[in-house]
Amino acid sequence: MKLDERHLVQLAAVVQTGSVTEGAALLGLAQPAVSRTLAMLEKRLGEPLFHKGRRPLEPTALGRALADHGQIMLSASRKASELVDDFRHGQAGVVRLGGVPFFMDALIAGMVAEFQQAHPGVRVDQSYGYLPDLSAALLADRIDIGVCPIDILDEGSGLTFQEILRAHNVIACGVSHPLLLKRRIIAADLIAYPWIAPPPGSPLLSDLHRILLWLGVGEIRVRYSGGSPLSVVNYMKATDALTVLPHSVVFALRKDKAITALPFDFPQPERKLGLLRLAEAPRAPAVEAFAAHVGKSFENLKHLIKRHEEAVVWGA
Amino acid sequence: MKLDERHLVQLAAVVQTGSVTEGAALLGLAQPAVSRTLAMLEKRLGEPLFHKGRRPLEPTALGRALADHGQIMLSASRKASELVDDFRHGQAGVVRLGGVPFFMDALIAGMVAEFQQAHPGVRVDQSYGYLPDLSAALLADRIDIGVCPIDILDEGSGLTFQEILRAHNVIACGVSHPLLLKRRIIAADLIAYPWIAPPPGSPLLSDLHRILLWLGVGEIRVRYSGGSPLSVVNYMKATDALTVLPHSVVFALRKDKAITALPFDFPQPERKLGLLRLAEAPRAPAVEAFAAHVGKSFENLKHLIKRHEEAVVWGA
DNA sequence: CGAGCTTCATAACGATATGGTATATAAACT
DNA sequence: AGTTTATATACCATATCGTTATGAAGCTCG
Repeated sequence: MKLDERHLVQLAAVVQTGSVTEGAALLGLAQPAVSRTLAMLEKRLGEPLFHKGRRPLEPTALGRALADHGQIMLSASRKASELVDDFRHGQAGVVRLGGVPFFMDALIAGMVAEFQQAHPGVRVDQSYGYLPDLSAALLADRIDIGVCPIDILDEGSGLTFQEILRAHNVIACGVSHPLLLKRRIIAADLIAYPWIAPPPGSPLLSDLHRILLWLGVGEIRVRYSGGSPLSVVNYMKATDALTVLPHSVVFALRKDKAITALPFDFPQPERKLGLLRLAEAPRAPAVEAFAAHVGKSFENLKHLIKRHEEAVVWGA
Repeated sequence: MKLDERHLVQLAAVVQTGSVTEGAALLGLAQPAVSRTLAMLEKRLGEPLFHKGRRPLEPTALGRALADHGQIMLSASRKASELVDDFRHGQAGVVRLGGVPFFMDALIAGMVAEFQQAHPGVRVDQSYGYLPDLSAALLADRIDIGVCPIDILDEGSGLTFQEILRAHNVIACGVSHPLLLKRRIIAADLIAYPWIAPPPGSPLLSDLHRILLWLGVGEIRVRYSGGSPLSVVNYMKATDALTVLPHSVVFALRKDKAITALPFDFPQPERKLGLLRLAEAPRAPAVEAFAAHVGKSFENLKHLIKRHEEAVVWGA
């Protein structure tokens, strides 16, 4: 005999509260509705659910047993409602994040931690990739947000871009690098030291090539490549190697006093760091909230970044 | 946001089977009904529950999470259905049994055990009492069945009586009692031995008084009283004490070879053993089934009891 | 890559169930 | 007994359900 789930929930509420009126109130229903449900249930079952004529309403064995199952449904229903509410406030769900390694590690990871203090129910799945991977992943619905620098976004790509920061690269080095002591750095100084090559496919690699072109120098000595961001930092700490990094990364790592940037200016690419997202997708609130958080965090950092830029890069 | 329990169950079925069609079949619904439910849920939530345009239907994070809760409800619902079915077949529930001690212990307890082999889900709550207690308990709905001997049932008491056995008392004694060796027992023999008094208020006590009246003897020596049935049996085993017992009790205990009955005939009360029940009560199937089982068991025993009666009491 | 099959979405409609308000009835309290 | 509270009933409006019919979208296989 199949029973309507809702009926069992109503029964559970009545048994729990010990009264039809209170049970109805608990569910936000009127008393007659619940009363009728019980009457109908008893009629269908052919068995009484309550001992009649006792005011402290007393369920029969069957009534109590069925109410137990109803109670399970009731609590599942309550949890489901909470889940939906949480989800709608971005308090539950998953944010699938993809991005270029240095930004993700130096800046985004910390922001994820901050974000989750306010949204503890949200899980973040992080993955790495450069623009082509990220846009493919977005279109295939493998990630919700791509964090990457971008030159120009094609119209009709189905993606939207939310700018976060103007890209600004620097020549990074360990904090005890000899060149930091020089009054004025010239191209020849730069090629005198070993270099760390940015990962193949990364914007930083093409940026590096453009810088070398601008400097008019030929080849540099690449002594290390392929390491993840933390490897690169640790390598720089221990050597006099140089590499190209986004300034914001150096900024984010300033507290560690492990790496810094050379006070050396060069033409910057017309590029912006930002969040890449699907244009026409239903956006989960958690994703919205995360994007908003990242945007706000960068907004708050903007003047600090600017000050650091001036202090470090131009030695102000 | 409150969600209809049934909708979540449908969602769970779809997620579980991986298809709207199969999910609908699982619940015995038509595919469009479920399809519409899902569409309505998504509209209400403002969030998709499934990633569109993938054939192995893939739920979103929210869809999966809600389906989990729905799954809980679904299984609770299934269990509730089973419970009801069991209950209707007398396979679940409680039988609250009250009765006079000797019958309950010697005969009914064994029948409860038999009954539960076929109805393992039924619990039996046993209590003791004599007719006044039992009818009060029945009317107050503290028990479902009273097992007791009864002379005449008042009309209008609201109770019904189902006869099981004609009452037949015997003088019980240990199997090695000296009187068993005598050819013919007379009144003087009976008062020569110590007696066990039946419990105050019991029919057996008034039966005993009537027997003494009939015998024309005055007082007997009461040496023991107040014991439960097992005490009485053990006492008789170890002494030459006599007492009045229903023959059926002696019959039920015949296998133990501890007690038996004296071949001594006396007038029997016009009384029947049977099941006392509320006349106008909705009867739980388990109670019905138990009453039927007891009736059948006694029916099966009837000829054995008769044979035993003839063999023991009249020494046939 | 297109034909064919399966599965899902939508529409329309009748039947039913549900929930509300108003009210009658029954139980409990004092 | 009278008052108060709780439960049952009556009736109406509406949401939902389940059905059939039909169109659209994916998957499969040659």
